[in-house]
Amino acid sequence: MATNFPKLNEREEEILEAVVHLYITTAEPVGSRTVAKRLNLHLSPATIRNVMADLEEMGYLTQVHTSSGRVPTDLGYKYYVSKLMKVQELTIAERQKIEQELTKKLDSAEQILKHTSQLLALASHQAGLAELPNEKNAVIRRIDLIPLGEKQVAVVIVDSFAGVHSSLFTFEETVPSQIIEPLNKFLNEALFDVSLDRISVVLKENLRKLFDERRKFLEIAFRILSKIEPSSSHMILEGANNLFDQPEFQEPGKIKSIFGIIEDPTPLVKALRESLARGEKQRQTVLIGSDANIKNTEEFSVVASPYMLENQDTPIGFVGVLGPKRMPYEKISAIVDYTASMVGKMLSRFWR
Amino acid sequence: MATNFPKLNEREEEILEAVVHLYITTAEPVGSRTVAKRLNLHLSPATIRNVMADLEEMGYLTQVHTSSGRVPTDLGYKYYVSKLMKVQELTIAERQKIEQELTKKLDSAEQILKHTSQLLALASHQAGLAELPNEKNAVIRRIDLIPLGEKQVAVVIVDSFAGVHSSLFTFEETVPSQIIEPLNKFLNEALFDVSLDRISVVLKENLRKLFDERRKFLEIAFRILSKIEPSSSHMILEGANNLFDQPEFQEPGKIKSIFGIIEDPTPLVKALRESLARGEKQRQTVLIGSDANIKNTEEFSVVASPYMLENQDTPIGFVGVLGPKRMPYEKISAIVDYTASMVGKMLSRFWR
DNA sequence: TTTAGCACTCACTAAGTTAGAATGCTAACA
DNA sequence: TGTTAGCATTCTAACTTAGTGAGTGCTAAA
Repeated sequence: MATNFPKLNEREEEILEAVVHLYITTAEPVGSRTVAKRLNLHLSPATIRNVMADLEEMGYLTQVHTSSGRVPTDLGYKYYVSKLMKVQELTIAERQKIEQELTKKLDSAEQILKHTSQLLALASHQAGLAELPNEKNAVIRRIDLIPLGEKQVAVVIVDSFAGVHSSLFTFEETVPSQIIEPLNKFLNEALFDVSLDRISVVLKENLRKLFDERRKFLEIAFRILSKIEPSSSHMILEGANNLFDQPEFQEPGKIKSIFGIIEDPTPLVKALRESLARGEKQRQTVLIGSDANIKNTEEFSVVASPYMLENQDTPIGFVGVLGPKRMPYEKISAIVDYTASMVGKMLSRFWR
Repeated sequence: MATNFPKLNEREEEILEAVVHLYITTAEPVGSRTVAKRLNLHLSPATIRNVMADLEEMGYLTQVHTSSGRVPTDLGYKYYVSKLMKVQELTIAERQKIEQELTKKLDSAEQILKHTSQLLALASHQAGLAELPNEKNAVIRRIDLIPLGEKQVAVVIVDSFAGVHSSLFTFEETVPSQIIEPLNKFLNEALFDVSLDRISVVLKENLRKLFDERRKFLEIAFRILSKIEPSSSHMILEGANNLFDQPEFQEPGKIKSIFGIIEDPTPLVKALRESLARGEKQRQTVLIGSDANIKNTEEFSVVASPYMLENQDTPIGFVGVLGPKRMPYEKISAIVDYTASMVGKMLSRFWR
């Protein structure tokens, strides 16, 4: 997407930086006097006014009304995030806090990521989000058919991230009980190390190879497994109530948009995946306002970083922070990056 | 709890009925003129004013301010619900709609109840809620240990409502693989038909009886299973966004209280269980406003009905509708009752 | 190029006004 | 004795008015 930013000289950059920074911390439109005071350049408000007018013309700032201070536009934030801000180093204490929290419970990827999401919310005072390792990267470790009644079978799949997926199926005819055992064995052999999203493809292949009575089993198995909906874009969102404290989310309409995101985070997940894919591999992405082009996210920003297993370079999911556009990016960017790297480390325990 | 209602004569009841009804439909404080028009008694507004003043004195009505119309108090609603309203019959079309929706997918209790919750939200234009059959009533049908690594074991339990519960455990020592098979067999024998909340009790008993090497297995099993937290008050809440349309939930504060309930519905579940237990078995209960004595629910009412398996009379869970106190109880009462009975029927498929 | 000065804009607040809905009370009526 | 018409009263909501202050844009001088 590589936005085409109108060129700025040094002074303009400094003033844009000041306006964004001040607006982020105060939530009030920023006037020329305030900028003059903050900046150590011995410039008068009048001069600053001229520059701000230029910045407005270029699309970086805007006014709430004709004679109010300036507020950054989405473009302004974007310029700030990609060119001006200096990512804040985390203190040792902060790093330790994150490590500590993440090394606590670790029975499955789901637990780790739920924990991560909460941790991010806590550390950022915004909402935390975490995507489970996606189906492409989770492979089958073990598959179990559990006959429940004559016509019912439960399928339990445990994946390489210790994720448990279960589905229940009711057949029209009776499923003979002596089928289960060999079928089970067969499935474990055929599907071991197969990624979740390739189940039906692999099964179809195997179906062709066989002719004997086992084919009958397989057909049943296929019917069972082809119905398993990939647990899909499973995203964990925690701490949304932190957002209520932000002054911009006091209006009913805005609050509802938070609800909208929680209710169906799928479009957001999709947008983030795309944005991450579009950028450099392994690099953090920041979606600002209507960047994502999704309903309800006009007033939000998301900072997200991919995580990957140790010694690998393919991202398998992401973690991030969701908050108002007016968000302390310097800090949050660091938190998200560091947390993502820790998550990768933790998850590596499950691989093999 | 059987509230002690101040006695009302026929006229007072009629007027209370009118006020509650009008307020429910208009959401505006009700004046004497409006009541006079609605009531076919040839009474003047002045007379009605006198009665309304009496009703206020008795605690059934209140005024927003000195010269506004009247609004029902919690007591007023309660009187209306328990004595005045005539539960509305559902039309054949409405019944069919409910039946149709519920006979669609039915692979597990969870699916049914999620569907039910959505259905209730849709039919009532409020939020729907549904409690899963609680652990006391769900018994173990099948239990499976799945070794994942040397030290990891997944436990999958399928209950009599086709609910799948899974947990993952990491041990400090290696779990010998040849233990799994006999242990599995043993657990299935020992725990078959045992309710989920009695797992650890039953295991403890069996632990005493044994001395041979199987005891070693059992000790491991015990360690595994005693850690399984009963999936507890699992309540499904759907359609909360319907509540946003209500005029009373336009203020930020009120919206947050909806959030509060969604975030942690446990106190509400508890209150409903108690209220259902307090009332007659198998009967619907209505919690109005601060009835439940729970934070965040001051502005809400809940209509809930227990469901039970066919030919049984012990409730095993409930379904209900959550909405503003100003809620069309006549209709919703009928919807909830009918839906609960259908849920019972559907769930009976899973029993045995 | 910078800045002081100044007129101007606009939101916000407080105070004041008005209209309307509903009330309580009194006195008359059936 | 219960009912009602009439009326003064109360209170909100909506609208006006005026004043304040933060901030701007423009101009002319440094």
